[in-house]
Amino acid sequence: MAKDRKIDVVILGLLAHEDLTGYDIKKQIDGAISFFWKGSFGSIYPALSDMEKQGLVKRKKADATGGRGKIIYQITKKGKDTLKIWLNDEKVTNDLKYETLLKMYFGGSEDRRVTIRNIEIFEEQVKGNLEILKVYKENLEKVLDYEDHIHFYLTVMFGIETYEAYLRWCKKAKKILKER
Amino acid sequence: MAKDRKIDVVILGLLAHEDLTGYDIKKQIDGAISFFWKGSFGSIYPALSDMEKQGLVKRKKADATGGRGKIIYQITKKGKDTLKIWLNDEKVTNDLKYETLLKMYFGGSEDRRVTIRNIEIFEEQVKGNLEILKVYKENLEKVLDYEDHIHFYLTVMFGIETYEAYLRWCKKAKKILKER
DNA sequence: AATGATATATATCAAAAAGATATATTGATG
DNA sequence: CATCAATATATCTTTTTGATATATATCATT
Repeated sequence: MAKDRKIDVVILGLLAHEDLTGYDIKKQIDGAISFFWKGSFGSIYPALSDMEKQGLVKRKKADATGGRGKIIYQITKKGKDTLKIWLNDEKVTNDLKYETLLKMYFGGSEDRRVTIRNIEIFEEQVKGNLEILKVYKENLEKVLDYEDHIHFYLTVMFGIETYEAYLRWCKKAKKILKER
Repeated sequence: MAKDRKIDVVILGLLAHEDLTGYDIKKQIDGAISFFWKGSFGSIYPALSDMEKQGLVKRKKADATGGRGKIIYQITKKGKDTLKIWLNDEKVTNDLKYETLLKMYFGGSEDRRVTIRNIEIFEEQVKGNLEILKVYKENLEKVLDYEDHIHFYLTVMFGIETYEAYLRWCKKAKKILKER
């Protein structure tokens, strides 16, 4: 059984779909799920070693290609069971830390231009992410029967909905700050 | 100078407004800023001790009232300077970890009712938070000249905008999942 | 063929933060 | 006056981050 380590279920969830190296796992975290999750190498590699000992994952024969001594991991039966328990558990924690908002709450910079600039930086990041999500959405909708992709589609829709809300807020906030 | 510890600027930002105990700081984090920030006692108390040594905060004479040996902290000149540097710095990190979305991405439960139930739990939490924010908003708007409260008003608007987006998503997601 | 830049890949460490628990006091309620 | 909830500090373990070290593979350019 996995401990209270969130990275474990992230790894198991990704491995349930395909075999991956630690590096691959990091790429996936920084990719399609980056707008609602994050994780570092410093948590991934120790978790993989530990989960191997626990029998939640196992090593596949290494390929000849790729970088230094590639280790491809595979989920085990025990790992699948652990993942299933977590998926069926109602308990979740949704954490967020928005430094942009924290600075805003503390009154922003004394120089209002700096405060507005910070909103603009946030706005640009959001716009960039939103474009990527819209491409995902279009591709998913091209597949007429997206039954297989429905859960991915729903997370993409979540991202689009929230990012559009952020952009509306940026516009309003800039307007209010500039009017004064 | 504060290290790379984010809790430091949270504490300094709160103390810049009023003198507080460690417990008060925790209450504030769990209150008005909880929808975009979080922090635990395990980070607050050690940070306060350390920041006192660094001269960023200092102890006020303890009151007779309150719980066990109350320690009221006050921000120092050095603390205010540190806060100002952070507020003027463009660099920010905006992190989030949505376990609700993570479960969704991994296909949710095999039992679709559990998946829908998880969305409903999320929806209820959001609705509760949204109500609180709307009360904040109304009170802020009653003050005709909210110049003094403009930054707080903007964070409240951010919360309302995003929570309404979440609720729209919950509605859509439930509809899509129920149709299949 | 050599060079150098970039991507792939694992590993580890210190610092930061979360989450849990222990301890003790005050104030309200029945 | 007993007891329960809220107030309050402190500390410990576990988890995570963020940074750095190491090494190979791949690709474009010279």
